[in-house]
Amino acid sequence: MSEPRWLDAAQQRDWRAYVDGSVRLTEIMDRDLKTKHGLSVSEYEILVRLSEAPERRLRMAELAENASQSRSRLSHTCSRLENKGLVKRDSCPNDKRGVYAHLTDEGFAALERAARDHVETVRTFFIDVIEPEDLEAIGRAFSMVRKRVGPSA
Amino acid sequence: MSEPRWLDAAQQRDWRAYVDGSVRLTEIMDRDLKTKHGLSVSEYEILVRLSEAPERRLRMAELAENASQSRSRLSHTCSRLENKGLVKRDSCPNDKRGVYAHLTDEGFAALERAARDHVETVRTFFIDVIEPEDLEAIGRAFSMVRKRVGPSA
DNA sequence: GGAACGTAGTTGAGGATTCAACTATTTCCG
DNA sequence: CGGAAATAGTTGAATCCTCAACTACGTTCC
Repeated sequence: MSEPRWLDAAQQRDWRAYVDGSVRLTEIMDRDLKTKHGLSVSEYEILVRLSEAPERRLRMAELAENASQSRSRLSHTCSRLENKGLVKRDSCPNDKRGVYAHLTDEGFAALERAARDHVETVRTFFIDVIEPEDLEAIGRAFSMVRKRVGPSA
Repeated sequence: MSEPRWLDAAQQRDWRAYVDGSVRLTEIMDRDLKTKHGLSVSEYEILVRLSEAPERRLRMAELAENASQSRSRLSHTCSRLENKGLVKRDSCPNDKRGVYAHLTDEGFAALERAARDHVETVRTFFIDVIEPEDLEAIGRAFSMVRKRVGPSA
């Protein structure tokens, strides 16, 4: 086995800054949403995607893909959201295997409330501390990562 | 309650690219380490920090801070690592409340093996797909985030 | 038609993480 | 000194996530 291509000092510094920063950032996002609105980030993501879909509904598989979650995880999380009354599932007429998840009115209202606080947090800990051109670089970079990783949650 | 300062289109695009890309990236890292070496990313991080510490040992609190984990989580994870024989804990002479976690030889060997594959994955899905100047931007940006978030895991 | 294979989604068990409570020790300060 | 408050670390219960089955339906193709 040949010697691996180790990172140089600068690459290591930047990679670690990213890992460290992002872990702590998501932790804050999570705690913030959870204490103020009783939602985890993954639940929030699901509500967001549904709210943007036509008729506020999506097939489970598509929702899983959009929210970057495994289907299993989505099933579990959807069950919880359904118990809270924020989402409702019903079967799909065309494809009898299929299930539509759709946002309830209550779910939409909960999302609207949560989003107001969430965007403030995103600004405070992310957008507002980053130079605009660095933010663009992040967008570019993670789009490439996203592309490289490929589909399949 | 006043209208929140919503993100503009570009900010939203970049923020979402980051969230999406980073979620999928960590998922890959995790699966990769777990299938090839039976380690989760958080376990790996712990081994890394210990390996870099003087005498390959750290107090639990400091290790938690370095690895961006809560103390509770670190306790649990350390117990697992101890069962695997990769880490050993023993009490601190100066401060009787304190505990030192230190890397065993076996732990160091496991880390060396894992690191070879891990760096390859980091390159494949992150470093190598990002323009060098964008990588620097990421380093800058997340250092600021890190600073803004402050200490305490 | 129907066998083989692929896709949609759920479920349960086992693991990992969070949160709050708890013990033990140290520090602070009147 | 001595009691209040802070710090270090662990634990257990509840929650959440992952993984590997599993059911059910659709598609292909002979």
